[in-house]
Amino acid sequence: MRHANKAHRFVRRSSPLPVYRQVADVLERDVLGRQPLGVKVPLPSESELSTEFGVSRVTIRQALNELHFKGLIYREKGRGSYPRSRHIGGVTGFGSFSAEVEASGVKPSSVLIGFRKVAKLPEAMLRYLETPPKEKNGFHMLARVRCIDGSPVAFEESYLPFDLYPGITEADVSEGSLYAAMRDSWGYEPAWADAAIEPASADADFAAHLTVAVGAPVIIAWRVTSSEHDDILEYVRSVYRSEGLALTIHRHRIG
Amino acid sequence: MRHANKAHRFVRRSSPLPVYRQVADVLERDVLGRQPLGVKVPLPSESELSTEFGVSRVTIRQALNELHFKGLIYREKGRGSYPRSRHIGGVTGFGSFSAEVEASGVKPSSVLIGFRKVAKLPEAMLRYLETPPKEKNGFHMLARVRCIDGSPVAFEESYLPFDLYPGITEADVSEGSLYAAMRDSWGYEPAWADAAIEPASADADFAAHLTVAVGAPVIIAWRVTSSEHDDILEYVRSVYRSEGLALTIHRHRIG
DNA sequence: GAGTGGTCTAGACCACTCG
DNA sequence: GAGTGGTCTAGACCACTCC
Repeated sequence: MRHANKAHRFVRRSSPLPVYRQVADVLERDVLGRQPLGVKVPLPSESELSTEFGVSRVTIRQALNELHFKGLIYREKGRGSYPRSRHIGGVTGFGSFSAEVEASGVKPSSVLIGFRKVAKLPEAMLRYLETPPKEKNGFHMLARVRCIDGSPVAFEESYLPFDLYPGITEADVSEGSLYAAMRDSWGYEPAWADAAIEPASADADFAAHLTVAVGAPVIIAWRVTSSEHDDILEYVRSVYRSEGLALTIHRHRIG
Repeated sequence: MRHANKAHRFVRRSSPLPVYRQVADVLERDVLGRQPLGVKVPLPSESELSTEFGVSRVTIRQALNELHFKGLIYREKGRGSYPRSRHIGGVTGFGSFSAEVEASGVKPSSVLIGFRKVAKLPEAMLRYLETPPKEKNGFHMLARVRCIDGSPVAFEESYLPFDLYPGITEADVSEGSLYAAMRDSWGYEPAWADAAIEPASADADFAAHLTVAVGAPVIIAWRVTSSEHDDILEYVRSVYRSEGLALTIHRHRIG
C-alpha cells in the first residue's frame, strides 16, 4: 500500500538519507534533548511512531535498533523504550578532540608543532599492534599540543597512512579538527578505535610540551582509528597530563 | 511458507534462543576462528546464508547486524560482508577480568582482601559521576588484588548496590569471576561501561598491594558498569600497576 | 484484555560491484 | 547482467506488562 500524503512528522521520502536514519536522527535529538534526571519517561511506542512518521514498524524498529546499539536507549519487553543515561562525565580520549571538548562547553585549541613524512611507526607502538602495519609508503606524522582554555592537556602524534591522504598540506591540518578534514576532504568517517593505555612518568620532552614537572605521572595512549570498512585512518600516540582532567570512555559495550 | 525439514545448518526451531541469535553465534565462531591475516575473505552472501540456515533473509540480516554493531564484521555494498580486524592486542580493563585474561591464555587469579558494607561511594568517585548515585541503602564493598601468573597487576574496589544483591556472601565473591556470579546468581548481564582514567603515583597503600615502589606511575580507573536495562551493577575503582601490562580498549565505537 | 516490544516471514525495489 | 548488500513493506504470532 502506498503511503498517504498526510504531512507526517519529519520524514522526506525524497531525501538521500534513508527513512530509518531520518527517524533515528529525530529521535536522537528528542531523546538527548530531554533530561528529566531520574524520571523514566518512555519514548512513544513503536506503533505510535509508525503512524506518526508514516512508515512501517520494521522501519521504526530499524531506527530504534540504531539508538539501542549506540547505547542511547534500552527496551523493556511489554513496557516500552527508554532513554539510557551516561554515567560518567568528562572529556573522552577517543574520537575527535575538538568536537568532544566543544561539546563539554570549553574551548579547545591545537598547536601544530611538527608535520613531516616518516617511513615507519615508532617501535613502541608496534608492540601493541596485533598485526604489523601494511602501509608500505610511510606516514604523514603530525605532532600537536592539545589545549583546553589555553593550557596544554595532551601531546599527540598522529601517523596518517601516506597513500590515504593525497595532496595533504600543512594547512589542512594546522587548524580545526583533523577528523573534520578527514571527512570533508577525503570522505573518511572514523568509526572504531582500538587503544592501549599505559601509565608513565613525564620525561624531559613531555614535561616541556605539557608544562609539567619531569617525573609527573602521565598517561600514554596508543590508538588505532579505523573506518567502518576497516581501513586504518590513523595511528596515534597521545601523552596526557591530567591533573584536573581525566580521560573518559563513554558507553563502551562489554562482551 | 513453512520450512522444509531438511537438516539445515545449526538452527533449532525449538531452542529458547531466537533463530537470529543462533545464526549470529555460529557466524561469530566461524568469523573469529578464521584469521587469514591480511587476506580479505568474505562471508557467504546473505541469500546463501538464508538457504543454508533455512531462514528468511531478514533474519540473516538481523544476525549480521548484531555482528556489525559489535564491530566483528563490515559490509560492502555490492561486494560482500567481511570480518573486521582488531588492531591492538592485550588485556582490556573493561568487562570481566577473569574472562579476558583467560582469553589471552594466561591464568588469572584474585585475592579477596576485604568485603564489607559501606554507606557511600568514595568522594573521589562522585566527582566523575554525571548524576549522584540513587542507591539509598549503601553498597557491598569488595576489595581484591588481581593477579596474572601470580604477580599483582591491579588493586580493585567494587561497590555493589546493596539492594541488588540479596543474600550475597563472601563465598559468592571470594573465588571465580564476579561477573559470572552476577549472571548465575542474580541474572544480571553487564552490557555497558562508562569510565574515567587518570594517571597517578602509587601511594604507600597502592605500593604495598601492587608490589611497586612508592611513587611509581599507576593508572586509576573509575568505572560504572550497567546492564542493558540501565541498572547500575557496580561502581569500581581500579588501580593498575602496569609495567609490562597495558590497559586496552577494543572496538570502541566513535561518534 | 489491551498494549508493548521481540521475532519471523515473503516479497519487492534499489544502488552498487564485477566481469 | 548477475550478484550483492540496503531499504522498505504488510502482516503475523509470541511473551511480556499492566490494569
